[in-house]
Amino acid sequence: MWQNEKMSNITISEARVTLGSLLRKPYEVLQVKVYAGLAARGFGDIRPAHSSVFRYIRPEGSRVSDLAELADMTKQSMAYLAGNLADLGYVTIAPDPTDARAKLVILTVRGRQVWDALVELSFDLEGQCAARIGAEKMAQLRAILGELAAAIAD
Amino acid sequence: MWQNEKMSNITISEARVTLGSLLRKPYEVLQVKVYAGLAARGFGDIRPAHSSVFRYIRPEGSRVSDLAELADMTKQSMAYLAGNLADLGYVTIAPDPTDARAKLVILTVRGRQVWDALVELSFDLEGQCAARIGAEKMAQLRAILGELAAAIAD
DNA sequence: GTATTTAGACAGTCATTCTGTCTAATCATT
DNA sequence: AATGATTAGACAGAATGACTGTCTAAATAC
Repeated sequence: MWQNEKMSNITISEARVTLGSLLRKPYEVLQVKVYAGLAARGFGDIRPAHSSVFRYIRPEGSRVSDLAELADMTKQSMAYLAGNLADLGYVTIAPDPTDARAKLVILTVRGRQVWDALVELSFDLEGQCAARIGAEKMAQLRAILGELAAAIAD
Repeated sequence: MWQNEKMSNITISEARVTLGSLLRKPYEVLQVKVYAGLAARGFGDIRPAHSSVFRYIRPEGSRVSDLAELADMTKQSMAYLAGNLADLGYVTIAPDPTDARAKLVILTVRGRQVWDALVELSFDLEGQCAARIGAEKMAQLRAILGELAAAIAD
């Protein structure tokens, strides 16, 4: 027993590829390509974890607490990432003039270059995908994914 | 300067939501729901990292090396996960009769229950999504994501 | 003006990956 | 059959990225 036999309603070999896998695989490929592109542009010290900062940071600077909330992580974890990026020269951490408790995380010129590169890489990669599967399907994909995100966020 | 001003061709506020984000958001929601469902069924000690094992393990058992290759990680990392699952009682690690160097990771009955729960949770969650966005769109989404994965995997 | 909340720092922990090195077993080639 | 190369996995150590808990100082609410 055990080999390919039905242990429950579905055998392992019959298992259908999950929606999660279908979402995960292209996402992971894109992520690898984005960070490879960043490295190729001289930003090899930017790691995926830093994307939580670049994804949500505002042009005038953002507070650690706000970034943490947007990224759905603790303030401590976000402070670690921001401090890390500050050590690497991509952001500066300055006191918030409107609240003496708070500190603003602000992109340096080099940080802004990373931000621009991220936008460009994402745009180019999506273009490459669209070129292969067709612009119409890409538009459909975007539309459906948007609906899915809205539908699933209870 | 700096506030909402054009520092490059695109300002931060103009940035379009990336394809990566569109893929990531529903994936993360699904993942949270799957692991919450697993916890609700009494498997609260299964963590997302363990999915690399459950995703690729074969019914007759799989070698650490094979799992590592499928999951695209080092043998050491996979051995850590397998050892972890063995400690938790979800797999046993037995010598491979066909190769004295190798060891087989084999699901226990309880491990198989987790596997079944993962299949069921994925199925149910997809059904819930389909109920909200429509079965036709879900079918389109599956089809396009499959094409995308094939197109992007250089 | 006191009490509560908020922002962040500091310390410690844990999980998940990695590299590097090692042994033992297998495979390939002479 | 002996040798050399490869493969499977173990062990040790480290880095990363997240957590909890506790603390101070500042801001806000009553």
